[in-house]
Amino acid sequence: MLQISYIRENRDDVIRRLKVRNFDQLALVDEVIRLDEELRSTKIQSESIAAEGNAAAKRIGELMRQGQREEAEAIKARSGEYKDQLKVLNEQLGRLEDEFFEKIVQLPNLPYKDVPAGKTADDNEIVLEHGEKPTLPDNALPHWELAAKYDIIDFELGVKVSGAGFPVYKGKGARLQRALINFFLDQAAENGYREVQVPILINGDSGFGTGQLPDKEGQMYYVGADDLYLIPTAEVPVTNMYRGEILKQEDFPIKNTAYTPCFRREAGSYGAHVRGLNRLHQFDKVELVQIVHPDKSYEVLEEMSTYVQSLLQKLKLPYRVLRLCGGDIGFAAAMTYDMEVWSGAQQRWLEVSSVSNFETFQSNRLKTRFKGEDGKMQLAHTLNGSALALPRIVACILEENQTDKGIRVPEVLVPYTGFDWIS
RNA sequence: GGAAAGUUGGCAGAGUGGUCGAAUGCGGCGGUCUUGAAAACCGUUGUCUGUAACAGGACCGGGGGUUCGAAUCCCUCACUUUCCGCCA
Repeated sequence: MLQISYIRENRDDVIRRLKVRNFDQLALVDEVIRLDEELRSTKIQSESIAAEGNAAAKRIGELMRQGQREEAEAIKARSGEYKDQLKVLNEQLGRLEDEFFEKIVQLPNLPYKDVPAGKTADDNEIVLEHGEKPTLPDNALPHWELAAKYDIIDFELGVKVSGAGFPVYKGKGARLQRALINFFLDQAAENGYREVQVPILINGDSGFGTGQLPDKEGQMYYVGADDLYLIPTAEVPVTNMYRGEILKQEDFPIKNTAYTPCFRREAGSYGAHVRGLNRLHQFDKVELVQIVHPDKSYEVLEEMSTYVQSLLQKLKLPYRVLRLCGGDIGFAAAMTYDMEVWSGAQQRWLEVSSVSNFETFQSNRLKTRFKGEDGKMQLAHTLNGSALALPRIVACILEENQTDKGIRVPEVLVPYTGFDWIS
């Protein structure tokens, strides 16, 4: 959520930057500003009446104590008016607040200055490409066929148990998953992240705090009986640990990492590109979350990007880094890097990580603050990134490392898998 | 699932209708003392909103009600804890 004080004082900048993300809704911004003004003037009215009412009540108390009942009764008789007036005003105020809130949550975050303009994923800026795309033999198989060939991932079995998009990993497939999770967690720990295990069902307040609610409600699985949501990413529970917290500057940077399964309904995203592991309803991911001083957040974003790349390098996967354009960037993010890994058999790039700086967009909802140098409360900056999402990594590992003899396990994983070939 | 008790400031914990934004303790910050530190002592210490600055307003789990006036009374919801049952 954007800060109203900023919108109020920087209307033109807000409009200009929203345009960078193709959010060309001048009317909405002006509506927010108008509602804010109306809200505040109504509030002033309401408060001045409340002040009179409070003073009268106080006076009655004093008179009663002095035993001057008659005078007290006289004031009491008049006090009823305040109540009636206040009731009317406060009802109006409540409506205005609802309306204001409903509008302001529709505004996405303002893109950072480095975010390129653009409409679609095609306009994303390629920051760098790393590694050679291997030339696979003509008979190279896509990962879903390799999965079947070596009997390590069973999509049909998952359909029986749950439905499409819930694969069953078997034998070395399951072991490979576990190896990757442990590898990612160990790497994160080495880089100063504290490992946490968090709930994978979250309440509505948490969903709101990180920006999934109210707008992306349909993306999450909802457990109605208990009014909880299955997490679409560990970002939600991990970041929400700091909801309402007042932090100390010395605490920064706060670095947490968590492995969790992630659940996404992916309603309406069926098509040619969702085969195999490309898009699932349930998948595993190791997530990084940092809460930092506002002055440091872009430095930290670069650091996180570099760290994620180091994982891909260790796995020897060819990848590229994109700086998402305004049109492709997420609702809550100010700037995002996507890391994509080359799928040799599918001849396409697969997104395996997304690293974002949310600046104060989340912390304003979360009320995650700290006392600054000047002693004033400030909103912290939040960042997060996948490090990494497993399925597409598995897909690329299988595809890139296929040989006649089987699939060679990347060297760094061998200590974790306990085997170096899947055959 | 059944029963009971709770939810107050960073924490602990008083407060049952008016002077309570809230005692007290701990913690934090500043100071005295000290070569330095600890202890002791003194002072200070919530958030949001609002103003040029004062003033003013809101907040004692959420929402609603009673009242001139609510942390305090009533209703309702949520959550927490304990006991019983069940159970990885």
